[in-house]
Amino acid sequence: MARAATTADAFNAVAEPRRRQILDLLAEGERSVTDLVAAMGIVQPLVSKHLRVLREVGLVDVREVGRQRLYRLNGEPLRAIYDWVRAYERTWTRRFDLMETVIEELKERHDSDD
Amino acid sequence: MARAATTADAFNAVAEPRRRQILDLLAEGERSVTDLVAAMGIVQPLVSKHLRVLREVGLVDVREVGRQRLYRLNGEPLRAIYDWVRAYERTWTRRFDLMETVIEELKERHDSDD
DNA sequence: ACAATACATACCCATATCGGTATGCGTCAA
DNA sequence: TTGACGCATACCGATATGGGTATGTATTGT
Repeated sequence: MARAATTADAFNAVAEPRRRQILDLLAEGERSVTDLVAAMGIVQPLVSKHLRVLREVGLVDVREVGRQRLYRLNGEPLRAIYDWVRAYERTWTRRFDLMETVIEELKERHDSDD
Repeated sequence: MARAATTADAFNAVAEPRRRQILDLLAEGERSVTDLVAAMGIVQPLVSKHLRVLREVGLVDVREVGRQRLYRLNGEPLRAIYDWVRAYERTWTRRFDLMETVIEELKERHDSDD
């Protein structure tokens, strides 16, 4: 077995910087593949492949217009990530760090006796 | 080149379910490796490897006590993820979906004429 | 009908992943 | 001192990734 498939969930899909870039671009509005290719610095097949991953986890929707494919953002799957990280919010506040430090010092003062 | 290294940033580190599980366990407090091994269903070397990744992106800190390594959570690197996803918050609200739909309908009504 | 355009897909390559087993090393206990 | 324990690291294997090039397919324009 290798790493979990990137198509598995939003966490994996979003771990790739290029895919985050695509989502950021799409956040401004619907765009065609060629549009995205122009905006990013990579070749079209690569963009298409990243779009496929995003499609498979439901982060983007497609609409066919003539020979164009217009991609649109669907942020809903990001909610899972948001909910998970949000639980850690208190963790990176200054207050939390200080509290931890104090606890730590108390613990060490308790364990050792010089 | 293959996929971006998992040690590259918090996004990659957290894409792995097992590593999220470790963080969740550590959120309850400091734990030794053996402790984590017992709590998760995998062998010790695997836990150690995941811990290494988490260490390298700064998501955990270690403390040596005798022959034990006590790991502690450091949520700070999660902040980057939080900030990124949070920008999309409006995206998965009901209101945003409705708004998009309306815009979409207006656009189609404007383009075609049946 | 034919060429051009817009994408998706098929391959190929190099790499790094996760899982597991074997091993090394420092610390503690007898 | 010797053995057990706690953990990290070295390997190995299978797999899937991201990058790229070549190619196929549908739609549009001439």
